Amino acid sequence: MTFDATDRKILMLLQQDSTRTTKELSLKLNLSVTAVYERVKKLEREGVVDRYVAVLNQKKVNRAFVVFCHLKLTQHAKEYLTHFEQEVVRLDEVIECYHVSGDYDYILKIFVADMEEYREFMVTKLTTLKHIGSTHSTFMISEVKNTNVITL
Amino acid sequence: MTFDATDRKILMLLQQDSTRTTKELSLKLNLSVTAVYERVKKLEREGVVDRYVAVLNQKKVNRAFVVFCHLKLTQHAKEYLTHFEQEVVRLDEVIECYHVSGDYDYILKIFVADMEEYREFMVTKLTTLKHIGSTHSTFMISEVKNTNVITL
DNA sequence: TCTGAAACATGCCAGGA
DNA sequence: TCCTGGCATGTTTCAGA
Repeated sequence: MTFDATDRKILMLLQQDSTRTTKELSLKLNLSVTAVYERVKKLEREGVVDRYVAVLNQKKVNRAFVVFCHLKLTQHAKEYLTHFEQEVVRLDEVIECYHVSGDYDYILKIFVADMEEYREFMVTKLTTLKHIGSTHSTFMISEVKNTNVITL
Repeated sequence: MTFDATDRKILMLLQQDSTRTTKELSLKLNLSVTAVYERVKKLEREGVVDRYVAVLNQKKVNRAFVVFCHLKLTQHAKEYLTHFEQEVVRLDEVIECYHVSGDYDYILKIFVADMEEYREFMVTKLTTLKHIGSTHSTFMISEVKNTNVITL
């Protein structure tokens, strides 16, 4: 799929702030409201824009303790992978989970309130899953960059 | 900061889909439009809702090759850290960067088109930064879970 | 794919319980 | 904190180029 300069600008602007109105975009782009409207609808229809979401402030909702958990399974039969994946998606604390190459099988990004809550999560939720070989937790010290915008 | 059940529901619904109108929310919550409107505005004013954004489909914009890069600096003097952090935020391919505990100093999440583009990124951008000790790249095989919603 | 206009829905504010 | 009502604004559709 290919985009012209106008589409790229629209996508940049909406990735930064999706509350911008069609009118606002039309002014920035020197186009009519309808022209912008139809481009945006097209991008939505084609699935280039997947969804619009509200991003919460992690501190304000008390989930600023971020942990990266590298995890290995005991075996790699397909049923083991599938079972683990089915279970892990159901854990609310797990914001992201990727099957990856290398020494570990999965990388998880976990949001909790503090170390105590993380301990609780590990003991009562994560390590109760079947076929978990080993885990290695890496704690976030500070967030250097965390954006949702993909520059086109 | 503490939230009642209504606030939590509003935050859940807007995290999933921020195009929901106040009217739509009011129906789901059995409240008047204005009551919902004022709660949402309060959550925005207090900074609980940080921002509203468009989420793009990585495949459709040709950035579905995801790499986690674990990175160590040669030294840990404050000026070295600061310099690295200032530079890394300017790299468009780096979507997230965290200063972390453990064997490595930083974990980066990188979006590119393919391996070739990743190689190009490493050679011409990342490893040209000063004070980089070592890097270790982990490639995403599949995305098991990737959500923005924080369950309250 | 664009412009301009008209119809419709929602956002947003006032006044009050 | 909630409600009802109303005006301003933006969204959406349509005709025409």
